[in-house]
Amino acid sequence: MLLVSEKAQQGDPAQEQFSISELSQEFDVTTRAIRFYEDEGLLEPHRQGRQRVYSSRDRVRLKLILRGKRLGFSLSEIGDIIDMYDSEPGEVGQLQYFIEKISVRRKTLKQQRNDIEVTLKELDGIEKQCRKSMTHLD
Amino acid sequence: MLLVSEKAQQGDPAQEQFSISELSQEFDVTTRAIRFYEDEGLLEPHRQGRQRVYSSRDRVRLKLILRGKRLGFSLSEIGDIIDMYDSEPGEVGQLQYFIEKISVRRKTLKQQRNDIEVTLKELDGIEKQCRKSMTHLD
DNA sequence: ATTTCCGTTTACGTAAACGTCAATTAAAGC
DNA sequence: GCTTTAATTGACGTTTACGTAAACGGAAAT
Repeated sequence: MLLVSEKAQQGDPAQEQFSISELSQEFDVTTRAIRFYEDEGLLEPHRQGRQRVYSSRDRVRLKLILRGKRLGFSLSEIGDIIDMYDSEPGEVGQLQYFIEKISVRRKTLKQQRNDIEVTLKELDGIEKQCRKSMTHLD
Repeated sequence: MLLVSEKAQQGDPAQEQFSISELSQEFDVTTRAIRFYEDEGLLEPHRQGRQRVYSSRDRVRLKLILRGKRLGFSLSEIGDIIDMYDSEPGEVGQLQYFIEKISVRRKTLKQQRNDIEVTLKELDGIEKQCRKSMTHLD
């Protein structure tokens, strides 16, 4: 169909436009999922006729979505997070509320980070036991 | 009903037996959820008649389940993880396979940790921008 | 011209992780 | 003995995050 990238190379840094299948391949996510994120209001690509055309800003948003998923957030939570990234600075009251939201998010992330540290240490212990058992049985 | 802890205090360190409601309250999770984890094979409390009695080992498992949830793992993944904790050292082949599983898990966790670090830094940046805007509008 | 790709829309299906009754049981307090 | 309270089982409902199939549109290749 050759709509977006007439001769664009893989990961061309200057590329500004992306088709849905390009993003799908680059990030290993189905087109169905990408369209679903749009339904949920997380993406709004331009249209060229009926077809979706993604800007590099859209691409960044998709990255953020996938990162959020890796951290176990729901799509609506991810929506909240992404909104933080490109919201216009409004009134002071809003900013205050906003900073509180950031603090809440930070708290969750730090809790997760702590959970990870604990788990990693436990895995170390388990692996050591494993290796011990192996030398005994060897 | 006074089945398990006739006079046990909140968080009694010597407590060895727990009722479902005690665990429910301590970890702020519904009894429905706890029973569901049992249906899924993540817990197997003893019975006193038809009622469930949880040992401190069960309680630890529940803790692990909830930690896994905070990290966004599915219950079946959590099952795999928990199995790592109290599996008997078997044959060398199994141990080898087991160590690979640990390595996979570690990889996921480190990816998550990295995602968290990046996100935390981004939040720092956003908050700074926020505070800047506030002083301007002040 | 027709087949072949993509891409789109619409719609129904599904797995996971519980929530929410309803009916029953059994122990506790009075 | 009766009532209240906690726990159990069973069944159906719900939300989230897509998968999957169907039917159609347009550009591209033969």
